[in-house]
Amino acid sequence: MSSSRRQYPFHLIEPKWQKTWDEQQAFRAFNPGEEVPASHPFGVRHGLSGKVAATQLPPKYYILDMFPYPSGAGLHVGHPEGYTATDILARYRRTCGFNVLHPMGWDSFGLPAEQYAVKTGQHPRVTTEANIANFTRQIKSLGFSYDWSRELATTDVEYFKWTQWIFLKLYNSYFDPEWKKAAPIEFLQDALSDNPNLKNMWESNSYLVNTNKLWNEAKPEVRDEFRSIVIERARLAYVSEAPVNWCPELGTVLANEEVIDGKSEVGGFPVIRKPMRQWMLRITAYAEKLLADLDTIDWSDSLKEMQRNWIGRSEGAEVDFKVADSNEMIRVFTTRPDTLFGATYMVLAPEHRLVDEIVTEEQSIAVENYREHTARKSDIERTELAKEKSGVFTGAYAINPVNGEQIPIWIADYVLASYGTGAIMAVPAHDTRDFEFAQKFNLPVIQVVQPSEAKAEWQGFTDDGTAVNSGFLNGLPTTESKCKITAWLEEKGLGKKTINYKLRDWLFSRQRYWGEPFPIVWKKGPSGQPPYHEALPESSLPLLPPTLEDYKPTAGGEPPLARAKDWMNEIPGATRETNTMPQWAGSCWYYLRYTDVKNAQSFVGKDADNYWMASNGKAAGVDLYVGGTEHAVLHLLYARFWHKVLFDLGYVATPEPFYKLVNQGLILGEDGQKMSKSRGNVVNPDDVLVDYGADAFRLYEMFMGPLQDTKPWNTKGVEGVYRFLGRTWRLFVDEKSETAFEQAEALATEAQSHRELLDLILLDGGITDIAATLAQLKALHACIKKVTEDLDGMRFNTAISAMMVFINEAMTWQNKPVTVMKPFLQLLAPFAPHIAEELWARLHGTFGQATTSLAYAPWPKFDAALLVESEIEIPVQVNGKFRDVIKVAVEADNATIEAAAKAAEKAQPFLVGKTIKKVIIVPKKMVNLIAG
RNA sequence: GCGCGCGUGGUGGAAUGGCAGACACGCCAGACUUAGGAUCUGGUUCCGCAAGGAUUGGAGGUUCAAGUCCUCUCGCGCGCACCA
Repeated sequence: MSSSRRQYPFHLIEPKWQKTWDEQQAFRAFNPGEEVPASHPFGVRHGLSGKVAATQLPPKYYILDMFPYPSGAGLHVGHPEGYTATDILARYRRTCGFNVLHPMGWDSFGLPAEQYAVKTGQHPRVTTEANIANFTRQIKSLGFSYDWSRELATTDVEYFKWTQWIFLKLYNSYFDPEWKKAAPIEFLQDALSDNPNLKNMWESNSYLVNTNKLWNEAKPEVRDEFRSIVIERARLAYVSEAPVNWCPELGTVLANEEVIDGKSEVGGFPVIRKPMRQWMLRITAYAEKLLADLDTIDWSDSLKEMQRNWIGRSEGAEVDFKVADSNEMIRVFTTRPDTLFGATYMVLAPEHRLVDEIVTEEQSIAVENYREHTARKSDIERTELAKEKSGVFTGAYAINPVNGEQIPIWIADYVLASYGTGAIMAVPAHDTRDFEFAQKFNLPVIQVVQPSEAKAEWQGFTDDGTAVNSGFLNGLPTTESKCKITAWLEEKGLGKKTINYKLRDWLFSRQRYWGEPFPIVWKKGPSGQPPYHEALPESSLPLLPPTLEDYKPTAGGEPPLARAKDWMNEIPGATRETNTMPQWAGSCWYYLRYTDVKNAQSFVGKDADNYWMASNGKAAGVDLYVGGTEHAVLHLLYARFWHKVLFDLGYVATPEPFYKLVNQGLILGEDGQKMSKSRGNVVNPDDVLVDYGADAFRLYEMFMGPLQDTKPWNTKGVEGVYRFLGRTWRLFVDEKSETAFEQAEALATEAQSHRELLDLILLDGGITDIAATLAQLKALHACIKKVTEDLDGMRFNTAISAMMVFINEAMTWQNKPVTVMKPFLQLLAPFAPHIAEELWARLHGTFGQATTSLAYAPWPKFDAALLVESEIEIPVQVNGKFRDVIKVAVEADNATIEAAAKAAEKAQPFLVGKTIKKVIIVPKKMVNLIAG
């Protein structure tokens, strides 16, 4: 392809306009309080110059891409899909008069750069900077209208300083159960002190008042311990010793969300459970809000569903079972308290703390073996063996509180320690898992629910029905019997209604070098006491990672930061935390920083936040966020969580960060397979750009199909839109001058400027300022209407098709009125901005008007009156089948239409010998003659 | 297994319940041409010379009218997966 003649000189046009935009800072977005230069096209459009207040600025539109991890491999064609869509909309909104914020940056902490450092010793920062430079070059070559003055990288010191600052806010906050929001930990500390001095702030809060009461009642010698336990259990960032997902291959722990089928999401390496001291974030405190607020935002149903599933709310009851011949109680969680009469045994998770207490002498060896066996099993093995149930009897019995019957207590790994209470009552008749287990171990099965269809099998019936064999519940439908039994349990003090979530707290520390260090130190406790952690003051930020020679974990399995002894022990009497934050930390709030990227006093200024993020009509936060589905539960849940904490603490103005979110679909290789290096089907944008240019590339990415769909790449398809741009070009320029240009270019010296060469190309003589014909105006206005509506609905493919229709028609015109051709360029501009700017400049050059900036020229409006036809075609059906088309005046009444339809030539053969019984007329749409 | 989404020409895809297949790729024919892998013109769902008939994964249903709405079914994709 590169050997054949170019359709038009995109290789000169594209760099020319990219340079012009850069020099003009054409896409600078202005914050309230900023100076707008009088010459800036945004200022010209809105009549603004000098320092502008928020009230003077036009309405904002914040349109955001998920920022990329700058990998060594560079951009692939999947990245620019979303970026092109957002760029088109950003450019469109600018012409509509919005103050558009459209930024780009880098999610630049991350494992690959660190792994490269381990191998080569090159500092990750060096690798990262080189990759960013390459990504920047590639992205800029596509002509996106980003405001590069707001570029940020999560690895910038000035950025991660504030990531660390937000961590301190999390550390120094707790979730107040009464206020139902995060609050400064000072309130809790105050309530846990002898002389509270913030009491007026919390005396109406029953949780804090109660905490204070407990403090006053506690014996003085236990007060210190009491205080630290209460506070550590409340902080939003806390330390846990629980078993974690340890990935030996990656040398780090992973969050639950990063583990898929027992393997690491990155690399697919085995993950094992291992108890370790880790930092956690209390995202579970926000489970309810994260769930409820999904209803307030405009995301796809499937994405919301994924978040709902991940949060996994389930309503049920906790029930206490007394252990026979013991004072112990076992608490279970069940969503089906109505089946309590059918509980024939009980199962504890192998890790349950009561196992040791209740196990009998005879069973102790079997139980111990089983526990060891499960502990050794990796998560993969646990999943793979899921089909076959296993377990061991403890020898102990529990008493069913409703009927006093003794039921055996088992342990089995199908009960998870980390969900609910880590114990269940087993109702094999109406739970698939319990049923399998009961079959295998010959445990009794008692029916307590009758399916509504009499013939249905009750064994293994898990739906709602009617209670049977259930004493005072008999005859009640499931919903009612749930209520009745729950009330009964509450009355007797044996249980209560409970809501459980699958969502677990977020494991927030990693044993890595290339991440944000925690602003935390550890201090020795008083003799005999364990070490305790302490936050560094905000004034100590940023906390930089130390310089290392070797980036591997230590031989003793300590994180790489532990190699820097001086750094670790820099503060007298304290040791630094050597874990770092996960990559998700930086991406949790970058969208906020974009709004005020240079602010040195605050992570984001109030004015900037109020202007860019505050509600704009219904919309709150980012107006449009586009990115891949791979972030459906990780980034998007974490970012919502941080945002809500910052909102609760009063640092941001909105409760949700992203009002509207769209997932772009995957682009597959030409073979219809997922693009991958190993398949050799990866398409590199650089190559496409050399052959067809950025405008064709952008156009093709959008023309392939709906943005949200998965679709295969097809280079032939690029040629199609490329030809369309060629036709557009030829419609505007003089052919002879183009030939002259080509000859001159072939002989051109290096010194000859591209601009000079391009100036050889002249505007086509057919473009004149004569009045447009009605047909020409119709073609234009139909195109304006379609493109405008499709842009509003993000239907880029059909918008492009409408422009193709226009060009195909315009090619038949002898005279091309400038009043028609100019607005067309405005429609084309968001999609193919370089060629549109070039032709726009030529039009203005020839017709002697001052060149206004295309990027800010007001979007053309369509005139509906022009689209009204005086005569319309109406399809005629006979008995529902299409037979002919009639032409009638648009204002024709039904009688006229009916007469014309009955006379329609091609309908006659189907009407012969029949009487017309009924005529259905849908005005302006169709006629249906019912004959028989 | 559960949840969500999708099935339309050789291909990517268009169609507020109202002429299925816009637009583009590919293919076929023609024009210009020393040449065409440039450009332009015409054709292109299938069967049929035609009139006409069939046709939106399959089977039913609602409706004057169904790709579109409902039920069942098959196939594909995505997500979750022992969460009690």
